[in-house]
Amino acid sequence: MTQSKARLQRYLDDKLETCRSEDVDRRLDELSTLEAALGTEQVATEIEVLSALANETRYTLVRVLVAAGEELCVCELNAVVDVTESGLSHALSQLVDAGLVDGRKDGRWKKYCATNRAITVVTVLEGSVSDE
Amino acid sequence: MTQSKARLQRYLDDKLETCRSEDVDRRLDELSTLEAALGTEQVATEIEVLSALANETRYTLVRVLVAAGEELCVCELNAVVDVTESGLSHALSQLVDAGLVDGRKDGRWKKYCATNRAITVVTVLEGSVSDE
DNA sequence: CTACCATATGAAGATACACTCATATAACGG
DNA sequence: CCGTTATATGAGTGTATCTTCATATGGTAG
Repeated sequence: MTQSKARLQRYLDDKLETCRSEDVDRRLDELSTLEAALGTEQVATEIEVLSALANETRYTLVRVLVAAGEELCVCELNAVVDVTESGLSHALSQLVDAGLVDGRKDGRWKKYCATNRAITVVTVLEGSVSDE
Repeated sequence: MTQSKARLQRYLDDKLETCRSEDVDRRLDELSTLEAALGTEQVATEIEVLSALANETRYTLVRVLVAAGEELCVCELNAVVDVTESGLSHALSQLVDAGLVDGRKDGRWKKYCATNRAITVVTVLEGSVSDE
């Protein structure tokens, strides 16, 4: 920590002509402001969303639900991923926790649909990856 | 697999009035079409992007770079995350691989900036999580 | 050159995750 | 009720992931 402060000082020395100790502290302040711009809690939620999507099984489920544009039964979703029914259930409940899908019971069947959050994120991600 | 096909048949039986074996096969086809809508390779890239972001250290780096709106030196980034220099370096190279940041050497310093992909994804994610 | 500094890379240990199996709950059908 | 079916939950296990230490590379200043 002290080490890296010295390095930052040398860097600012290099960049600005003259650099005082205050300049280093000011820069450290600016950086921590950038970091704190978003609340800790919101960042935690965002990482939960990203973690839920960062897995082939779960990402496939979300993509299919978004593409379907309607709710699908668990027994239908079972056909698109390659895990046991138990694994599918675990995957879906993690997606519910992350606010990416909603579940609804219908008699003995259970149906899931993509939330707006899922639609937005998946759409943007697909767009951002395809154009390059 | 045979098990779940039988279950799907019962489900469609329930939903439609009458359900023949062809209906089940047709539904399986529709589902696999939804799944295959995006190429395997693109999905792999998308999951790589999500995995790169789904980690507190790396997500913080990206958020700071996006918020900064300019390139930052490694020695500056070192001030915003709580890992060793080595860990920081690993994190940055994973972000480069995922196309989320670009690195540029400047004398003995190395500077990184957020890519458009990073800006888009982070912005949308923040928006989608904040409004609820 | 030589010594130092900034950053990157490889390997290794600790930790977290994604599965599966076993079991629980809840809804129907007889 | 009782068996069967649909889905969920908990525990356990193999594997991946994160972080660090040790070391490499490439730049700069004497």
